[in-house]
Amino acid sequence: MSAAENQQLKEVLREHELKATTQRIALLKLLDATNEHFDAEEIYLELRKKQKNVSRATVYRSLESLAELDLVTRLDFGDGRMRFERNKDEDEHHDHLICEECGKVIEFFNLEMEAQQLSVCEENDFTPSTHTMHIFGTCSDCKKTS
Amino acid sequence: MSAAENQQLKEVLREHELKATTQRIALLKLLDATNEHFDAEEIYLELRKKQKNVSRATVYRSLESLAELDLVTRLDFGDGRMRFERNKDEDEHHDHLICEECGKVIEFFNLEMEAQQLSVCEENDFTPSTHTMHIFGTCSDCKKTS
DNA sequence: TACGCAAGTGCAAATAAGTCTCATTTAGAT
DNA sequence: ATCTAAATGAGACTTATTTGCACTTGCGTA
Ligand SMILES: [Mn+2]
Ligand SMILES: [Mn+2]
Ligand SMILES: [Zn+2]
Ligand SMILES: [Zn+2]
Repeated sequence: MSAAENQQLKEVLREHELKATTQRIALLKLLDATNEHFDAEEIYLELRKKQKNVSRATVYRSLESLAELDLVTRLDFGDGRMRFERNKDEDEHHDHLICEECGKVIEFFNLEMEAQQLSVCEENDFTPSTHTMHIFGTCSDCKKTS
Repeated sequence: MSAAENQQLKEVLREHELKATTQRIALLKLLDATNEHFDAEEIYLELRKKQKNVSRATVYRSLESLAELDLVTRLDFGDGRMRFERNKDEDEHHDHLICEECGKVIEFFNLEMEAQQLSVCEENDFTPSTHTMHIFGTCSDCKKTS
């Protein structure tokens, strides 16, 4: 299974004209396997834990390449470091609710909101490429606690 | 007029229990007078230009205090530095379109979008405090050019 | 399968935004 | 005019990310 998965990831990389290095494969595998929104340092430490040879520089460089090719998405939750999530091609674009107390991230998709975005862009003769829709606040768990 | 304006800004600061220092007054005056979305360094340089005595540390510290009191809003356009705009109390909350080519910022407010945000929060039993709704893309001017 | 070399990597030094320490100044109360 | 807590300036420090460069390694080719 790991062999097959590796092979599949190699192909993904090659399709996008990136050399299928062990580091990139390990990184993609990690992001594929999680629902977290990791930052670069967390990714670096996770890969290290698994006896992988990687440097921070390579983590940053790989994430940049992968983001350019839309294989991962770069997220900015406003806390001073970028986070990353894999773009699993099956699923759609989504936005985020972020709990300011515990850091939990809830994903959502709201068609009406997306439609309104397009209409705002039209009104302003603006051609959108991406957007950021992050709602910060307190999640249900943290509400109970406080 | 500058005297009257100074006096008014002093009162604003005192109402919020902040000492009305020359630095804070100058900073507020600067933000009041512009529609730009300046970052800390730009604010620092602008104040310096006007022969004001300010340090970067004070700019950062003042912006922090003012943001806490909702006199200014801190904006993160995802380019690695925070930007700030004055909360002119007359006007409402607004969101932003950001041109990735020329940096132009267009402000907008869409009631339906705001309503959808609340409904998403309700669905997830999430209590919102703030949000980020930034649409990146190409403005009409830059479309013509390219 | 062996070879060649551009692409990729590791390390450490360099940036860059923002924060902090501490000695000095100042707003505003008395 | 005096006093003191709050604010400031200068520069050292922190943290996330980038970069230069010598050293690998993937992978197309012979
Ligand atoms: Mn997500
Ligand atoms: Mn604005
Ligand atoms: Zn929470
Ligand atoms: Zn533009």
